[in-house]
Amino acid sequence: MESTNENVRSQMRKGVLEYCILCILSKREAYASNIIEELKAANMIVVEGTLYPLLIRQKNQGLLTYRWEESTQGPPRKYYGITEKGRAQLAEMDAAWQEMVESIDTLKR
Amino acid sequence: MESTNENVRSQMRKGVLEYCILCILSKREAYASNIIEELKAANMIVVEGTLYPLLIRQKNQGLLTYRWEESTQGPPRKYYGITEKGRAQLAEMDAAWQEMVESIDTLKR
DNA sequence: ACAGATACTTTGCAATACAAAGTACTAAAA
DNA sequence: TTTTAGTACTTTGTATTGCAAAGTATCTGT
Repeated sequence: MESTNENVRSQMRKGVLEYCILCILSKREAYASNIIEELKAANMIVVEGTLYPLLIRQKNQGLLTYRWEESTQGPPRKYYGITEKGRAQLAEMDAAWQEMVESIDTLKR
Repeated sequence: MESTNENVRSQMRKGVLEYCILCILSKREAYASNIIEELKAANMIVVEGTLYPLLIRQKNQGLLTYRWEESTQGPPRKYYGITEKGRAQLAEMDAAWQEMVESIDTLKR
């Protein structure tokens, strides 16, 4: 019976990960490994197979852009940055997140 | 292009709804309409087609039980209540929720 | 009997997170 | 030069979820 614990957290992450990505990229450009590190530092574990498709989705929606940059330590990296549209979406998600936190608060009462 | 607004909220609800149900039922027994009312009062809109399958899932997992009760205003109602296992799961989810709130806080910094 | 209200159920769909396997590029070792 | 290890990115298949919409069942009042 593998950790229902992790399963609970995994389910809760749904729909919030997009928000996390925008939060991170709103502060600075980053490539996938940077993002995974930052998420890990915030206790929000994510694996490559989750992150890459997510970045591509957000890029296709016009929320992100990217540029290639050479690396001295391996293949070139895709550095992602947030667009104006992405910032608008982030504002929307900030509001949605706040509302949800308040909803749970209300229910806990 | 229909309200991306609602879509954002809908995605964020994923995985949190189960938590909400357990919160509500940890305080008192309730049948579906009660639960929907309470969710609506907390600004967390949910429709029947979402709630019923969810209650059935949680019952099958042993987190909930139910009993039929006659009504003076229509067909009998299924009153759901939380089980011991459900309370354990709720505690797990409380922790997971707290962690996620902290994670987002960290990322916002 | 029938109509309307209430309550519960089922079906089909789109979106998500993940594991796992695969592709591509670079630098250092053999 | 060829091979190996490391890094980075991509793709595929699966299970779970939330939802709209349509369907079934029960009760009450006319």
